[in-house]
Amino acid sequence: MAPSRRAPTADGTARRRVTATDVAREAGVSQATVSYVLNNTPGQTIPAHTRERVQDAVARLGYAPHGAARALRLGRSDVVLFLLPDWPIGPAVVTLVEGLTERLQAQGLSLLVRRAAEGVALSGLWRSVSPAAVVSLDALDGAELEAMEGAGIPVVSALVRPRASAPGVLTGSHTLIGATQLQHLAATGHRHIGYGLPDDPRVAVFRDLRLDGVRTAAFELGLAEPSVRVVPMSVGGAADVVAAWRAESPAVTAVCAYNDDMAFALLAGMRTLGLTAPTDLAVIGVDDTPLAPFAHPPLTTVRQDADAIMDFLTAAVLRRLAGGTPPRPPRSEAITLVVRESA
Amino acid sequence: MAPSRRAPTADGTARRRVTATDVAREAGVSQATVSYVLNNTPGQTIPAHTRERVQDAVARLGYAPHGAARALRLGRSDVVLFLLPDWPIGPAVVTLVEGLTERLQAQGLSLLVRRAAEGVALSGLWRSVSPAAVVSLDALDGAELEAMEGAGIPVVSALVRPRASAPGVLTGSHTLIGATQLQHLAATGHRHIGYGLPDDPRVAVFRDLRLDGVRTAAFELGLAEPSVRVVPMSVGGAADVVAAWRAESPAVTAVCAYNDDMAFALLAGMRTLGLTAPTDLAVIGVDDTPLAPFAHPPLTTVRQDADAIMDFLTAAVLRRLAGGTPPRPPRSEAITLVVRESA
DNA sequence: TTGTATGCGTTATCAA
DNA sequence: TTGATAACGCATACAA
Repeated sequence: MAPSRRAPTADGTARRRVTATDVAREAGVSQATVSYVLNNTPGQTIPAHTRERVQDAVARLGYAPHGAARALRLGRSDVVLFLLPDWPIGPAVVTLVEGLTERLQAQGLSLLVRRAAEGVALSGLWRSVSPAAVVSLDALDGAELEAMEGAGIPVVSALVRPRASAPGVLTGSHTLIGATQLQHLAATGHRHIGYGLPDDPRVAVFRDLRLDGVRTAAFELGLAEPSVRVVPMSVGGAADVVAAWRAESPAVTAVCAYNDDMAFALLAGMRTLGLTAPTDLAVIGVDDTPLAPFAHPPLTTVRQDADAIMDFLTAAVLRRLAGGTPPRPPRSEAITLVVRESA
Repeated sequence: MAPSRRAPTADGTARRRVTATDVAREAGVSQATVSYVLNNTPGQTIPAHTRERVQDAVARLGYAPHGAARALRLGRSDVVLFLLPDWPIGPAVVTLVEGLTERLQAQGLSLLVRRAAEGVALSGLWRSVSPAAVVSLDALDGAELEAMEGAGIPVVSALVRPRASAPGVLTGSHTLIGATQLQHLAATGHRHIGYGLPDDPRVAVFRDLRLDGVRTAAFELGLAEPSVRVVPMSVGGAADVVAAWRAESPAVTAVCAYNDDMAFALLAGMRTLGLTAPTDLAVIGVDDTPLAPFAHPPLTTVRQDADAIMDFLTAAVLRRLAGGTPPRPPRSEAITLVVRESA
């Protein structure tokens, strides 16, 4: 009955943790040797015989290194922290998490995702997790970023804000997204175009960026300034906005929705008005949600190639970890227009 | 030029970490005192004067405790590990993550999410993170679970499999979901009912559980065995299945979709056939996706109350952390029928 | 009331 | 080739 600091479990047992010292004793070697074997320490030649004995003992005892101790000693863990902002999390972000998890896992790194809680900053977290690197979807506070880099933690940002074009920062192509939307509508003959603004203040960055792209493209094509309206995420609310657009003179004949979800709302609102896309009003979304092909009519949308982003992010993390400089972000981040029937 | 182990940052700087000892020196007290102040150590009375000096120094130096060192000393971190299985992650899981993050944050705990990569087990992770607790969406390997509990780490499972009704395990109400779907269809006069099976093998557990609920309910109501078909997630594929259901004799007049996404596919398939719900074929989903109200026609579906689940999970974690036994799971986990127009 | 000293489990330096 | 041993940064039992 070995005494223990740990809280007893439900069934009353309370095992002590298996340490490298236990393994050493079991294998009849010193604890240092265990470490050498387990880490393949360069410059240390271990005879096959010893190596085997150690590995047997490890297996027998079910030993696994203590991450905290390792992190304390090494100054970093094998965790990559993925900081998710306050925003609503859509399928695109989920895909990103899935892809990054797999890619980093292949490199022996564990992606741990932390979502920012409403309003609260994640500032302290990195100090307590000692991650090998941090990937952030949002812009980080300048001082915070400096502190992290100062502590030797590479920060890679998949960012979106136009200003920050620092190395290791993927400046999003949201303006390009907006431009692509508008260009498609213009190419299909529309002259008076609306822009549907989201209600949620948390996505203000994207909203502004995308709208900016739309505006600029409209200007370049010699079109009128787009008619901007906030679109509520309800059938009735969306219908009202649609009606308002159509009542303008000249009437709006096509709208860029902030994203596919909004496009769905718009389409639903139109139906209650007896209207159909694209004849009465063309609608184009952003994201290419899995549900987009099932919209009525099937949704025309703009997609951002997730693979390109994930590859860049992974490469950036790896390069920084190896002490190098981050790769250049992909030029235009593979924005593709997916033409279906709604526009 | 202080030497440092750390990799130099991009700009060549390489600061040493600020430790509690640094704070102590700055404040002119001992490191122990710093610790006392920062942790409000019970049984230690610190005069306001000293306390202030320490806190000033902390602020001035920007000190934050080193998580790894803390975890090593305490045996546990303030991280709660949320293990996400291999399955496709939908809006429901996202909501769960958001809710748990906030609730735990309010208790000073950080929820870190780890998605299982394709096929690879997450077995080792807990050993290296030293979490205060683990929340798992999936069933854990028995040995693994025992090891974690043995190490004093409470494991709370939001489970779904019927067998495991152990304490701290939330046995899902998937059969109830299926039953609710069928009961609604029966109540609206349908006698010959279809069940749409998902293609993805990863969701087999839910699939079987929900189908089981449908079957049982059908039996209890004296209806014929439901006609089960795999529904591909494409307009054409879904259309084929719809046609097949209608070609049966007696024809299927209503279907339970595995989830809302599938319901969208089915609805889209029907449209290509010139069919509309619920007249030609009633369709009911599961999840109440944000997009469900925007379906054509608006989707009737079954919703699982996320709040109840999150509350239970949070309570379970906290109770176990306090050394107590987990609360009893909510009896029926608040399944609600959301009637719109598709069924 | 505060300070000293110890150990948590590792890795890495050095001597054997 | 291997084995003592010293940090890593913190919390706490104990001494002052």
